[in-house]
Amino acid sequence: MSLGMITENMNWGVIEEGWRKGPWTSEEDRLLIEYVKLHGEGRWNSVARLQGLKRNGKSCRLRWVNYLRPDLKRGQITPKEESVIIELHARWGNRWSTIARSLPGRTDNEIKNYWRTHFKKKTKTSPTNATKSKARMLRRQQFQQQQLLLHHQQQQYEAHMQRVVVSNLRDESEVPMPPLPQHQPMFKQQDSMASSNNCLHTAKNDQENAYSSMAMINFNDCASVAESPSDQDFFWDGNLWNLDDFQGNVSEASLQENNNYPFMIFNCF
DNA sequence: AATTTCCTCAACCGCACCCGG
DNA sequence: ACCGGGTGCGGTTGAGGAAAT
Repeated sequence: MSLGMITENMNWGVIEEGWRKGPWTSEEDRLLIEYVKLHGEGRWNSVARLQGLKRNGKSCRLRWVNYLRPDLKRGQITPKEESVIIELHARWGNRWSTIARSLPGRTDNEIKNYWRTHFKKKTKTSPTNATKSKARMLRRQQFQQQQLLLHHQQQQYEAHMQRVVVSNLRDESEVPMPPLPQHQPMFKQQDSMASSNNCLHTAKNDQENAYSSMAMINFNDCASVAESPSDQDFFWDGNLWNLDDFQGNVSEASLQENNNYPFMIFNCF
């Protein structure tokens, strides 16, 4: 017996202001499929009027998009899909619909649920929201200060390189090399959208904590990975970081193949 | 075997954006 | 410029089943 049949038998589904809520019955599914066949996707608020379905437009759209669409892929997320999810989450954060576009047949809801189930199990033991937001604010302040410092160091570096070029034109004499700018959490611009936002750390991120910010951590800069309070912790950027916080959020594909700068991309929550 | 805890996922909610009037 | 309807998105909830005790 399907869930649909069970719910029909139990007369499930609350009626509120004329709209039914709760699990869909097979009859409701049939009516919705018929509607899409006749009128196509969209204009979901017309479904009730044209098809006699006591569901509001949002509910109809959701049911179609997440369950009835014929191109949906059923079954377990494959390891390959999982790696794509991890990689794209490292890039996009919680932009589930964006991630879903790269996984044909999978819905944003499905990916969101999968992520929460498999990669967010540790939230119960994580700090309170207040603690987290305070930590985020501190990191943000540090980030801004460091951006200023980075800008300054880069200017110094560029000035130095200009001097090197000029001096090379004259002779091969040594010009002292200033240190490369380091200790900067570099917000990577991955594509046009990230570029348009300048970085992935958006205002929405600040307000809702919805998106994770992305940082590339140079492990050469980690003061003490081994001697830190726990094996999972390390110091970086003046903060104690716990690798548990990044559980599942480290993208192997994001490891940078560079001996001098062994960066890892993390999502910072 | 009974009870509790954990996991999964469909569905809902609130908010933001877009677009036409 | 403003308003309202339609739509899309991300966060959250809660029922049901599975696993653990």
